[in-house]
Amino acid sequence: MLAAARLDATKNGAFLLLLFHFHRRHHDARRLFSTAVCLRPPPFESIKDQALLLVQLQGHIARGHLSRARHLFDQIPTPDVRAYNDLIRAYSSPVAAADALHLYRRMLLQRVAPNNYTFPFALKVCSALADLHCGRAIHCHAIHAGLHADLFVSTALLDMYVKCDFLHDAAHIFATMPARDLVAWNAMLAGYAHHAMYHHALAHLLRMQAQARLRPNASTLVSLLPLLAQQGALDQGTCVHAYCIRVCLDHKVTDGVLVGTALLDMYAKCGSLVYARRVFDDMPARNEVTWSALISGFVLCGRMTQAFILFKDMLAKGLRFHSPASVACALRACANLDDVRMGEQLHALLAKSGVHADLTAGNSLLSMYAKAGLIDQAIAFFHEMADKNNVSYSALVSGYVQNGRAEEAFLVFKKMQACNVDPDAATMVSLIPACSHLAALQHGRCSHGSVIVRGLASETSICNALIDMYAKCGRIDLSRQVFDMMPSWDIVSWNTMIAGYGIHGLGKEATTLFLDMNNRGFAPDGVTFISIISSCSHSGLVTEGKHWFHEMASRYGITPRMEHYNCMVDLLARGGFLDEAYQFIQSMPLTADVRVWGALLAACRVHKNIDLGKRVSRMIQELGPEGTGNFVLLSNIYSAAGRFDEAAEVRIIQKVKGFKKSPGCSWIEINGSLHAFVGGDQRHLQSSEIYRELDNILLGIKKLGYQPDTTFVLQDLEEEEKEKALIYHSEKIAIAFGILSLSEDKTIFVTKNLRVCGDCHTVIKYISLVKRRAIIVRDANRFHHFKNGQCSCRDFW
DNA sequence: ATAGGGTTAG
Repeated sequence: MLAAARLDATKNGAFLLLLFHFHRRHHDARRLFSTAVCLRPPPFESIKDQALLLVQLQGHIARGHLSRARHLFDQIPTPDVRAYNDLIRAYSSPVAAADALHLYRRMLLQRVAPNNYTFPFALKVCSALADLHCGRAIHCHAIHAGLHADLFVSTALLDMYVKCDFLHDAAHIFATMPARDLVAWNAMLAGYAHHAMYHHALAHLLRMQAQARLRPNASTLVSLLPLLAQQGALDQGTCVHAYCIRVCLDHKVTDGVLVGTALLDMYAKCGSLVYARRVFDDMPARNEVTWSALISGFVLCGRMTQAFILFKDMLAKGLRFHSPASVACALRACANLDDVRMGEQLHALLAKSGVHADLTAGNSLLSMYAKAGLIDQAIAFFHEMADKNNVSYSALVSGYVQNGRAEEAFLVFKKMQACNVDPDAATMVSLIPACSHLAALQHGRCSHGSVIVRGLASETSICNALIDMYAKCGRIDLSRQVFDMMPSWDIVSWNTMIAGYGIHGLGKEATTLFLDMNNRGFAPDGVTFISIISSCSHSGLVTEGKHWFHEMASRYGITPRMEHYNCMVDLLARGGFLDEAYQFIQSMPLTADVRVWGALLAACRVHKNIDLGKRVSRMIQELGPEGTGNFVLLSNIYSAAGRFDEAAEVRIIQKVKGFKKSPGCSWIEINGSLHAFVGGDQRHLQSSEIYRELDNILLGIKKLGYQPDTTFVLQDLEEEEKEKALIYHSEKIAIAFGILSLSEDKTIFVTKNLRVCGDCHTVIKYISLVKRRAIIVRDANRFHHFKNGQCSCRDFW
């Protein structure tokens, strides 16, 4: 009979099913039922059996065929609550979240009442979308249905409020829940942890164990550890690690990877890379996230070489970056490693895998190009980006500044505001250095005002940028004011303030501040010593500089890097101790690089020590005079010695190798607008007036005994021609313009991108005397204050 | 669990 039934299943299946049912032959009924599932079209038309459709629906969902499931669902004439629940549940992944909510709405329209299974799934969707509006509506429905106190429903509500950042409501639900399981406790903890509410989180954790007698599981710790990492709570983190080992939390592989990754991230963020590495090595399994976390840790601690090795190891193991977050990690590593080629490969990967549109990864990419000096590529990418946010704009602003195009940074900032994108602290921290570069005090003051209005004026990083800005705009007094008013300092604050004194030639003040720093228990770092030694160097405090160099290693345990040797050579050479500087270089434990030799070469040029200059230039030629500066110096030395053929030769090599000399340029800010000049510039609207003024001045000071020092002219010209080339150096033009534009009591403040030459230095001294004006010139190196024919510097450089 | 932009020195 069964065989006959099976043969005939398509026609009389419904009849037979009922027959089996009445004869209590459940087994046969079920077998027939399952055969029927495979048949198409659905044979039980006479019954219109929804149960059968439901089974098919579940089959499609289980196999992940969502579109087939949807198709089937739409054929059900009156889907019941179970059908809705099944499909909503299937849709509850973030990708299909919108469909799920749509279905939930349709369910209500069809007057199908949601039940205790519906609400948690629908709420999960709201959590994923952080859709508070929908979440609240569903909360009302749950209350209406009398289900809001159900354990699963209320836990889902709690989670929804947490994910929507409505912690207050979440806490209220938690407090009024009739019963709470570990999931609920964990959800609440995640909320506290996510909002960096350290004390709340810890109290909650203790209550969970004491009152509810619940023991932390993997997801408890996965919430807790990032909080400890952020707080730098290494000791508590270590306790958590011990707990993990005690309760064998790594037994389940998935838990092991999650907890292990969180642990190693905690160690790395607390600066304990050895332990981070040990956790990593002991993990039974690792994934993309684990590797990203470790690489980020090394990058964070500035251990670039090891970060690079890890990066290569990961790729060699066949692992690749896929998720936007880990691509962002990898790109950040590339930016810090200066590995543009790897960055470009990741760019290609992004474009191929469709992660391209991800804002986070896109912003990292933008910043990577900017940091690598490929500003044009950064700009191009910025324009390609489908959506941009304030991070994208900030990255571009800082990209322009880092690549010496500060004026354009202001344009981007303007455009950003025109597009109604709100600048935040990081944007302002990117923008303020643009004012520092340009020495544009008015712009800087505006930015300061803007920062105050935005309520950001007491943020440490903002204040640091302001200190630097005022120092570089010639107002070291305002720098100190900002410094004194800060609520708290970090190492950058101290370093910036010390360096500020340095460029103003205030070595004594720099030293005093350094001692203050020590007294207040701030440990100096490598940068502090670069600042302090170079401030000694600018103030001619050779003995003090040497003293701090020795203290650095012996007392503070900081191993000198190439930068420190560079500073020392500069200190000695500037002070005129050329031979000592030469010996110092030869006694260095590191092989001196081009920059170190360059510092000595610059001193040879100024002190006109041609013999040593020749020896040093030979060294530089062997090393390859990287960058433009040393080519210029080298050729200047030859020029000064009257060996113009060799000077020209150096220039030719420079040109062939593609190093362009950046033209000397000076600028001055008058009433908030910048006026820039290059040597011999006649493009300014008031050009003829400016040159008339300048010629008058020069005529006057020649009567007082000024003689042009033509050794500062680089080309092989006749004396008269040389004089002309000198006369029209850009700083002289800018000063003449300043005299014309500013009333007599105002200080003239000119900024130059290169160093001021010796001849200009002399001329400016005379001008300050004849015109009775205070003149400040900021060049590539430091400040020169001119008054009554004197300069604050001992010598011109 | 990893997660985007920013401040200092040369």
